[in-house]
Amino acid sequence: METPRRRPGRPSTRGHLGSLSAKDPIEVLPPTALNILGAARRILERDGFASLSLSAIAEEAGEAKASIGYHFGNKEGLIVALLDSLVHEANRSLITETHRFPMGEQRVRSLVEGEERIVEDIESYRPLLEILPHALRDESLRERVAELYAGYRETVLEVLDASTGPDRGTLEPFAMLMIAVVDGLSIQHALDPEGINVRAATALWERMMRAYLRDLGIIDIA
Amino acid sequence: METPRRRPGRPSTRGHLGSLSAKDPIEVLPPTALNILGAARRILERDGFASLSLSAIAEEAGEAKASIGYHFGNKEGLIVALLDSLVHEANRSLITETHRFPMGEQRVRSLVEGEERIVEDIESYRPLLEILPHALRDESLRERVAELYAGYRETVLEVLDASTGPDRGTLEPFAMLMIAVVDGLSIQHALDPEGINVRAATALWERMMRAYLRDLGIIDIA
DNA sequence: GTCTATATTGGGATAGAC
DNA sequence: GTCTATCCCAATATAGAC
Repeated sequence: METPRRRPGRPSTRGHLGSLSAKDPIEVLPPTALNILGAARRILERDGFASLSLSAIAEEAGEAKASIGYHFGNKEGLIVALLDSLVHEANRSLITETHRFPMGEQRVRSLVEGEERIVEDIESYRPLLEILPHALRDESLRERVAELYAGYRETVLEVLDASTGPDRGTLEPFAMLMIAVVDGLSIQHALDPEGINVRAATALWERMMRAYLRDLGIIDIA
Repeated sequence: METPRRRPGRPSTRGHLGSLSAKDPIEVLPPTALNILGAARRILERDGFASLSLSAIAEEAGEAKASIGYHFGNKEGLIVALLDSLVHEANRSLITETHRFPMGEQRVRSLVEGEERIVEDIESYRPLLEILPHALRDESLRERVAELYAGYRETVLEVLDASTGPDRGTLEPFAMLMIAVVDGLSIQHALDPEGINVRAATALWERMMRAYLRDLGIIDIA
């Protein structure tokens, strides 16, 4: 526990991935490590964090258990790499999605649509929710997830064209709310997929959100 | 695993705890069981779900490990009882808090204040967050947490005096948002307690919320 | 009802052959 | 780099004395 082997190791080459982080620290791994990481990810999605044992990962990957230790040092090393890959992909997908349209109404629209999609697709939210309690107890993991959320908020600001400029200060709390609504509604939807109408809630949020942005003069009066 | 002992057992005497559930299914337990449950709860808050082992609980409670099996059948039985106690207390505290004031502006105010307090007090949110992923994978636990959230939304509706009446349908999505904002902001606050200004976000939410309720004529124009 | 003691399983880590 | 085999430990469950 004190001195993990850490032969190839993960030198933790993350930058502040605010908008477009250049190098993804995942794809440069050797094939076996990638295979193991993919297997771990599938198990996390399918069976949860508690089922993420080295034996289960090795079986899912079709690799030897000892190979995990070789490539990632120990289990914590594997989890860090797994979280990094989740974080990287989550941020990248949000950015590419919202940047498909030019600045303005269309981007706002795609932001809301992305929000609705995430809330209704429980599976996309599950891996992060699984790892969240564990991440809150580990300083290094917590920072990584915190950076992910900072990236989310940054993307919201970019969509609103407030990444730089005087509106940034007033819109930062708005970005926090925007993300909070996604998380909170995802939880309620996951708890009771049939019983509650999340669509009505996201529609109401869009209405409240547009009223606020209109007051500020951020978006045109539709 | 197939046939747990389940001698005293938990006959699962829950009702739909919408507003005021009459009997709390916790206090009727024998002293040793209560002691074990309290110890389990402390461990969950302090060390997380992963540390919730029978050995740790027995030590924390000063009881024998085997007594847990006797009173709760097996670990799942203990977790169900623990979750029930958490659910019961969470709902009761929200209700008593919001009902300290007469209907109207003061209750809305106490609702918002309660919201702020929960978001800023990470510890109060942690037990539920710890158990949530596990609950989503277990039908019986999931239903219990879903009932808790339904109770939360019901209380919001009561505060707005819309529990019965024509406004209920339109305000149900609002109640969902109200709860979602608490959960979502709690997560962001827990991830980065120093770096982000949750107070500004809750203040913005109050502003947006009041504007919406004013539009509907639910609250007076302040 | 509560205890001690133990059976049994599964987890993480690693030595050492190839 | 990858494998097999093994070590050590912690966890749950339960038998049986009191």
